[in-house]
Amino acid sequence: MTVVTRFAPSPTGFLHIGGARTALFNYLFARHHGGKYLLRIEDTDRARSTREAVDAILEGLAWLGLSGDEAPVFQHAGLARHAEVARELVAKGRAYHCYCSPEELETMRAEARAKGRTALYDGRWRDLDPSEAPAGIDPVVRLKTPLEGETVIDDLVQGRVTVQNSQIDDFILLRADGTPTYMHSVVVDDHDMGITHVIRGDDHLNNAFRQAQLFKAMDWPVPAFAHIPLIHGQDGAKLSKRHGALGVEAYREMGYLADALCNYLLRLGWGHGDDEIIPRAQAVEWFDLDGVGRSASRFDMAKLDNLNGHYLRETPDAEIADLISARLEERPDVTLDAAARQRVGRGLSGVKARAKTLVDLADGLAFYAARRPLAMNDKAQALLTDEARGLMQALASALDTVADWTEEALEAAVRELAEQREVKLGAVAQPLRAALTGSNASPGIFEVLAILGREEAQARIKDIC
RNA sequence: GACCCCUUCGUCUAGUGGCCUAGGACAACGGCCUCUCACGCCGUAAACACGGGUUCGAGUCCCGUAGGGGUCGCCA
Repeated sequence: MTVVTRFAPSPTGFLHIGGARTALFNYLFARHHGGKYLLRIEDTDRARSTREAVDAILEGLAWLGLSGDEAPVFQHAGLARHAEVARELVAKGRAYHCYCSPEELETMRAEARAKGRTALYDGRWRDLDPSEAPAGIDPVVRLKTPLEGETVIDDLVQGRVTVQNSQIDDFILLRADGTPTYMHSVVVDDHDMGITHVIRGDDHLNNAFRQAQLFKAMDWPVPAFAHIPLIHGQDGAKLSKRHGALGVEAYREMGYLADALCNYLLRLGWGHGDDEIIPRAQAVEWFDLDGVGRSASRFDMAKLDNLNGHYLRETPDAEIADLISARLEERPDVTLDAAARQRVGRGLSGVKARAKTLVDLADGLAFYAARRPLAMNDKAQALLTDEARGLMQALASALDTVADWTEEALEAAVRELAEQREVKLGAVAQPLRAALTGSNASPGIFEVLAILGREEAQARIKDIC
């Protein structure tokens, strides 16, 4: 049997972090087993679905490298087929019309709750004859689920889960307006698309029992289910916008790399021994559902940062340069002319080790392309004492005598000055750093000096004298 | 409330009855390196929710308790 998985988001908002992980697991599982990974947009709720959300989700997936193997299926397009299946069920006596009004159902639920029972539909129209139907009311179609016995799901993550059929009510297949509900569309589409493995968040675990009943009612094979635990926020509560439930594009904006985010998401709820750094190809080779844990996990930005720093260092400079030039150009203090661009390019590897995100990288690199005179941060300002300025004047003269403007020669010249003045290297290096970068923290100062070039470096030194 | 699920360091996890004196990673802390900040390296602290069983032996199996989560829509 060829494995077919699907990621099926509803387009009511951006692709959030939990959805991204669900997509990743579906993708990885399909790839690992040499199967297919499909996308389906669950837009049966036309009122809440938007074109913008569809675009945001598709773009987010593309960024993460998780686009489907085929064009996405839009559930809304299957309306006629969904209705047809429901009619077939009614014809077979496995579904029926229910004429309850929403108000009537509300009353029923309130009463059930008051008695301490689950607020399930009580099946009052299950055995009534259509001739008893009230006039002028459009009925919904409900599935006739078994009254006795139990439904068992052998979940690939959660294990064997059993629920009494008395806990499963006759849920709605078709609304009064004839449109299918999510519960119904999912089953029909999963069947029609040949889905063999349904991998989704465990908030759907309870739905699986209902859906299994619907598959059985149609005499369709029930796919394998794998309900993966949800992701919680840093405080253990449900993910909210405050801590992590942002769209993936927000992470992109914050300077995270797609590879890093995927690696992080992969390790959230899944493990392979002590392995932490797992590139895509390795993940495809290793991933399987038996490695997925059963408890919810918390989203931890600090670990994401660490992973991102790692991937940043692994990514070739040329690729990174493309990623940050737009960020650099947006800065008001920067002019990205050819010379500046070249300096940024040469300085890249030196700043990489200091950055966790592309934002950090752009910040750390900006001084190479900044216009003079440089803005000084407080600590840099504090380094520029009168004494330090005197040293810088002397240094400017000393640098005039350096024939080859190379890192080695510059280091020798600076060290020599420090020795002459009988001060520690830091006493010269720190004010120099302030003058050259406007900051108290930067890559090695000789590297900075070399990359800036004689003219620019001397000008920056003289600016502060 | 009913039903379902979960519970190993602060966090992500390894662990599938003896290999566990519970391992790794992030974070924290200390140190080395050093012109700063990082990177890197070395080290420290830190967990089997609780109570009963089963067993020669339990983090691992069973029951209960507590805590957490999810679901109970003509939403998905």
